[in-house]
Amino acid sequence: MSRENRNTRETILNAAWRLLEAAPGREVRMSDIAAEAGVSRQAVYGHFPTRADLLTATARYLDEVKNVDARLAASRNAARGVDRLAAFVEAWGDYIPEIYGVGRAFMAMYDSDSEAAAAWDDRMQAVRHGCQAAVDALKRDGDLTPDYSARQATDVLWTLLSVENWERLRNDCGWSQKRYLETMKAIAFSALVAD
Amino acid sequence: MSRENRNTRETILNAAWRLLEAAPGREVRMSDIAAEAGVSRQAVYGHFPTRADLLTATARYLDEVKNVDARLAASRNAARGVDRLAAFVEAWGDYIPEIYGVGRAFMAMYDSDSEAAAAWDDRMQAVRHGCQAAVDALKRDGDLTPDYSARQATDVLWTLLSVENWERLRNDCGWSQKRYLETMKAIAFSALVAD
DNA sequence: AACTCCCTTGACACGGTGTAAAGTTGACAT
DNA sequence: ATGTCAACTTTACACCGTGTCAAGGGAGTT
Repeated sequence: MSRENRNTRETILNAAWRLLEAAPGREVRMSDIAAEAGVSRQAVYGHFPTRADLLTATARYLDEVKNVDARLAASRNAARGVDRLAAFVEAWGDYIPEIYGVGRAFMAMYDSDSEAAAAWDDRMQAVRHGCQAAVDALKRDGDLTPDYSARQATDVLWTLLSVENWERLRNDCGWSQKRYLETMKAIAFSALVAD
Repeated sequence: MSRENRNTRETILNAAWRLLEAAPGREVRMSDIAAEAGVSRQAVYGHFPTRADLLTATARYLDEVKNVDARLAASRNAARGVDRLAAFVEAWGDYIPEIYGVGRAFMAMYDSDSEAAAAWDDRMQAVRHGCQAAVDALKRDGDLTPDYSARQATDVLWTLLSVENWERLRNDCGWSQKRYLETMKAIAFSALVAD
C-alpha cells in the first residue's frame, strides 16, 4: 500500500457515504465501513474516535462535496419573496434525496447519542435559517399571511420541509420527486402567502 | 408476594408506559422496566420474549386503556365532510401527546428492529384509515380540492398529522397544543378543501 | 405431602463499540 | 544502508445491553 494512496480519511468517508446511501434503513457498523473502505477497523478508529464522529464527519464531507450552502444560497437571488420561497423549496427539496442515507442514520442515533443528535440539530438549524430567509423576504413584500408571525411561519415551513415528511411521501406513499416538490410548493404557498 | 398481586404482566406494562412517558427521548432498558415494576429482569422476559414484544404490547395496552379507536371513530359522527375533517384532526392531534413516549421508542427502534417497525407501521396505517375516511367524506360532499386524488389527499393529510410533525412543532418550536391543532386544521383545510 | 406455577438469582453467549499494545511497512533523512 | 517516523494491521480484551438457561424458593391447589 503505497503512500500516494494515503488519504485514508477520505476513503473511509466515501465508504461510509456509499453504505449509508445504499441502505438508508439498515444498520451500518464500524466494521462494515472499514471493510468497504478496504481498511482495518482500527484504522477507522484512528481517524474517528467514535461512530458519531464518523457520521458527523461524513455529513460535513457530504455537505462540502455537494456544496449545499451555495445551492441553498442560490435561492436568495430571486427578487420577489414568492419566487424566493419557491426556489428555496426546490433547492432544499432536491437536496434531501442526496443526504437522505446519512440523515436516516442520524435520526436512528438521535435518541441514543446526544453528540450525533447535536450534529443533526445543527444541520437542521441551517435549513431553518433558509426557511427564515424565505419567510422574511415574503414579509418584506407584504405577501406573508397575517395568520402567522414571521417566527411561526418559519416553524410551519421548516416542519413542512422536514426530511421525515419527504421520506413519508416518497417512500411510504410512493410519490415522485416532482409531485413532492409541486405539492410542497402548493402547501407552503397556500399556508403562508396572503391572498 | 401473595397471589392476588399476581397480575405481573400489567404491572410491567404500566412500568414501561410510565418510563417511556417520563423520558421519551431516552433509552429505556429491559432492566430499567423491571426495576420500575419491582420485578426481576427475567420475569419481564417471561412475559415478553423480546423488547419489541414488550413495546408492542405496551402500545396495544395504551390504545386499549385510552380507547383510541372509539375516540377516532367519534370523529365520524360529524355530518358534513369539513366538520369531519376538523374533528379527526382534533381527535388524533389530542391523542398524539398521550402516546408520544411510546411512539418515540418505536421510532428509535425502527431501523434496528423490523418487528417493532411492523408494529409501528400497523398503528400508523390505522391513522391513515382515519385520514382516508375524512378525505372520502370530503369528496362525497364535493368539497375535496380537484388538485388531488382521494389517495393523494389522504397522503397529504397523513403526512401533515405525523407524530414527527407534532414533535417538531411542540418540542422543537415550543408551540402550544392549541396552536398546533389550529394550525393543522388551517393547513389541512387550505390544502384539501375546494374554495 | 406432593405438585404446580410464578417468580428469583446467577451465570453465560452474543454482538457491537471502543481501547490497548505489539508488529509491519513504506517514505524520507542522514 | 541504516534509522526513524507515521500510518496501518493484527490480536486481544473490557463493557454494555439483549436474550437464554438452569437451579431453587414459596404460595396456592390437590
